[in-house]
Amino acid sequence: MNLKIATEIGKCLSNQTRFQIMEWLKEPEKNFPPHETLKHFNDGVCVTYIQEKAGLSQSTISTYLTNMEKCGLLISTRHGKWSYLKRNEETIKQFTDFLK
Amino acid sequence: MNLKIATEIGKCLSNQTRFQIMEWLKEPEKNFPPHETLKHFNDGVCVTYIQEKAGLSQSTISTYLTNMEKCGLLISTRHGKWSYLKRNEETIKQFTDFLK
DNA sequence: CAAATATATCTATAATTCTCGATATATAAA
DNA sequence: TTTATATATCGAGAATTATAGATATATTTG
Repeated sequence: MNLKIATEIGKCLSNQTRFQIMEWLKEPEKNFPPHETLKHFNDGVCVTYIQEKAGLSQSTISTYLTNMEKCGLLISTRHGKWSYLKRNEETIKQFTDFLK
Repeated sequence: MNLKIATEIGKCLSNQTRFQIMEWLKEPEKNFPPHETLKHFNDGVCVTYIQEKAGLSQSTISTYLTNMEKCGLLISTRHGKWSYLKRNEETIKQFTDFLK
C-alpha cells in the first residue's frame, strides 16, 4: 500500500453509495436476490443487481465499480455476459493497516 | 460508526496531503521539530508545523485540520494561542472495523 | 447472422471540492 | 492597551467529480 493508492481508495469511500456497495458485498446472500444462471455468490454479485439496489443509472454504477476495481477494493470476474464483483479483502486489509 | 461519518472520513482520506498528515502524526518526534513552549507531543503537533511541512497555505491547512477533527480523525487541544492536533485512534479503529 | 441482453465507455452539464488571499478572532507580549 | 503571533473563517475563481443519456462492445440466443 502506498499514499497514491490509499487516496484513490479514499476517493471511492467518499461517497455513500460506493461505501454501501462495500457493505452490501459483505453479505451477498442477505442483500441480493440469487443469481439465476450462476447458482452461487463465490465471485460476488452482478452489476445489474448492484445497480438496481443502488437506484442510480447503469453508467454511473458501471463507472463506480470500474474505479473501485482499479484501486483494488473490488475483484471483477466475467462469466459470459455478466461481470461479478466481490470485495478484495487483501487490499482492504492493506489499506486499514496503512491507516492504523 | 455510521455511513455518513464513514464517508466524511473517506473524503478526508481522498487527498494525499491529508492522508500524509495522518501518517506524520503517527510519529511526531520523527516528523516535526520540538515545540519550544510545550515540551512534549502529548497533545500532538501545532498547526504551523503541519502547515510548513505540507507546504500549503495556512488557510488551506486550517480548513483541512478542522474537517479532519469534525469527522473524528483528529483531536484538537488548545494551549494558549496554539492548537495541537493528534490522531484519534478510537475513531480510526471504528472506521477500519466498519470497513472490514 | 440478427436480435436481445449485460456491461463499458464517451460526452457534456451540474455540483462539489480545492485553494488561496483577505479578513476576523483569540491569545500573548511589549 | 497597542502590537505581534497563531489559528479560524469568508468569499471567489479554478479544478475536479457526479451523473446521466447516448453509444459502443461483448456475449448469448433464436
